[in-house]
Amino acid sequence: MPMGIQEIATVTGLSKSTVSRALRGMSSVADSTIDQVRRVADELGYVPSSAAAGLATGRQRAVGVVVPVIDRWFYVKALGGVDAELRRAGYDLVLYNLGGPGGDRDRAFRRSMLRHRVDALVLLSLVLDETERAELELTRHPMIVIGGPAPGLRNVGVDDVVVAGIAVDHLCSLGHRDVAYVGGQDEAGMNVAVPWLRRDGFALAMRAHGLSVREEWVLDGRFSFAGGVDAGRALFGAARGLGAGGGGGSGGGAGDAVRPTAVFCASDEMALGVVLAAQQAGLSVPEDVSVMGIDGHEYGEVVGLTTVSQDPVAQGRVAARAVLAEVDGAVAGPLPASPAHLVVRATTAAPPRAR
Amino acid sequence: MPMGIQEIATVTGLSKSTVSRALRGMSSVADSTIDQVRRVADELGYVPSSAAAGLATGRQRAVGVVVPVIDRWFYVKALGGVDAELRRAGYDLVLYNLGGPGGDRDRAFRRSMLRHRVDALVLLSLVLDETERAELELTRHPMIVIGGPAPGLRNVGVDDVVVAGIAVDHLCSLGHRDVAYVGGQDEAGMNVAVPWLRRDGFALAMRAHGLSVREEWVLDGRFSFAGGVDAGRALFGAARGLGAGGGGGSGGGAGDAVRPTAVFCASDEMALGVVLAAQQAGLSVPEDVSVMGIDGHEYGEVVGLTTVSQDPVAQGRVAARAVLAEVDGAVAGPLPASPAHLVVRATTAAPPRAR
DNA sequence: GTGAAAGCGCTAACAA
DNA sequence: TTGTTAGCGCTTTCAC
Repeated sequence: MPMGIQEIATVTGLSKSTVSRALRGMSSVADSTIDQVRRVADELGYVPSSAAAGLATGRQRAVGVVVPVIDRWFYVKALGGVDAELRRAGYDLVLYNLGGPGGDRDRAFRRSMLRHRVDALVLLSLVLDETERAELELTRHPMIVIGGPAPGLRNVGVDDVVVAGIAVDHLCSLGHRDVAYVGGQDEAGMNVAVPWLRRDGFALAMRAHGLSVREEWVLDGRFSFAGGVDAGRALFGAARGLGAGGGGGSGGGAGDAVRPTAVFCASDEMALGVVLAAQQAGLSVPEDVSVMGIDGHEYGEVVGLTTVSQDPVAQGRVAARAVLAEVDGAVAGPLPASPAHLVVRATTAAPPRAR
Repeated sequence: MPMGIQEIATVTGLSKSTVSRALRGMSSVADSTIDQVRRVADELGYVPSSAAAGLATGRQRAVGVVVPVIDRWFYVKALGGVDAELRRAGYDLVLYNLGGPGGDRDRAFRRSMLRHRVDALVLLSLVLDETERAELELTRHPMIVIGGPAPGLRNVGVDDVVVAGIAVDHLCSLGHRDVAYVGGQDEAGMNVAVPWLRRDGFALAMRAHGLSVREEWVLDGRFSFAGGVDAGRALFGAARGLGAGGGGGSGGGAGDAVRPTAVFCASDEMALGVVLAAQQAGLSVPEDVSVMGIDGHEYGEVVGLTTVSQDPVAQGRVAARAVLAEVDGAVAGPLPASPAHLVVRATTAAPPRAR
């Protein structure tokens, strides 16, 4: 009991083609016919088959989104943006999660993404190797990358070098000269360009300010909150407690060693971790040490974290619109860099006088 | 230049049917033939069409996951679990994001999910109304709900009443009698059962301990970090700073009014917010006030938050396996409640003596 | 172990 | 404005 367009053709006494046209509301069909067809379709509980439509048209009305891992703030937000735009356009979203280092990236590529199930691909922060690019090119689908330039592919995202520069400028304008950097490869271990670009931007900007980067102050925060805490501890010494409002200033710990007056983190999640570690080490932020991040994470807003904020949701929307346009035959022009701006809140201030 | 099974049939001199069989590795095909076909397919850069296969078989090898919103810890984790299991089985995942209150829930339902694009549906924490259920039933797809029982549908998830009870028991065993509750409807405003179940569980457990629930201590934390902060401020008084390690005890603020000795939050994200608010109000956790949550959020682990932890990833996997089995003709038996267990960390302790 | 033929449910010329 | 006729690319009886 398949229940297809045919049944409703029989019931209405129309032909399959007319029913098909009516269902899609094509203008060449009499309004009365459209109404009738729609009514009958409803009564019959007709459910269209995207597979059949896709086969016939060659269009699946779906786009694939490839993420290295899902449980990162940026990916979730960007995914939301892509989704919103696709829904507006009546497209479905097929999620391809490479699932981190254990995820068997190769198989994921071959097995599904190539199956003509989607009309276009949005890649989140992925740098593909030659083989992967070649395989994807096979499908001739429009493709775009969000976050981090990918050789040979269009991309939308902030200019990470510039963003890092904005952060360093802010810190320097406050008078900081001893600034540490917490970044590192994404924990998932996927091949992502962003971390490196931000580190380069940091080093570049520091140099531009006539400052040097101290090797021991460039730490790996694994782009996660926990990683940020670890990095902060390495910087400020061990934990002291819950970071609550407790006793006076001179807590113990290794924090007495020479330490930076500011820490620039390549993501807000890491910055949050560094703030926590600082507090746990008995340091006040920003009195003893300034901390800032990149992103515009909601938690940072609540906590008062200074950051260079970007809008991944908007980036997702832009990317989706771009590939959709390309699917519709538009030529693929380059996209402008997405905006990012300094948001000064409560975790940055001038460095302490007494050193 | 379509590049289909036909081309490779021509090249190999075999028939379409044999090629089809070979490509799927069916046992009725000579091994040598399989090898040959696979090789030629590779050389030709053959890409199968899931639409065509789907049309012919009636199976799309894809399952849909419906989420109220994506950017919540639980949904992201559960989605990851579902995805992992689907990938294992060679299924694709189609994401249907209802997109919160503004998301035009109805249209989203009709327009896409019903299109036979998927073989089954996993609903995250959604309570459907009659109409929605009826529409979905139309497709005759296996369906399952993760998180929160849904009338008429199978579900996987913790027993929220029990979970709340575990939390209350822990607090009471420490000697707390004045415990507040922070919960509330999910910010997204979707119709979700979990918040209510947890509140009921809280009230029930309190009563079981002979304690009463004070109306003014039942707050709405919107299931978010920011909401938790707001609730905490309502409980403890206004903010005082960054929550850093600063000065002595007697900060100002409304915190002098009578306040609970413990706060039970229906999610870790809210609990984190409450902890922050407490610290900002000059209170020490857990010396002045105990705080605990539900979930097992990574941030909570780092911060030392006591919680009743659950495993949404595992729940996602279970759900995926269940629908997949049903797709394969298994009978849909009820699933056992998912495990949850108390994790005592550093945010709960006996209530302060002096009141 | 392989081939021939008949669809799966829909869309798209081309006519009428 | 509507109907006719072919497919879209694959799977699947049923023969061989």
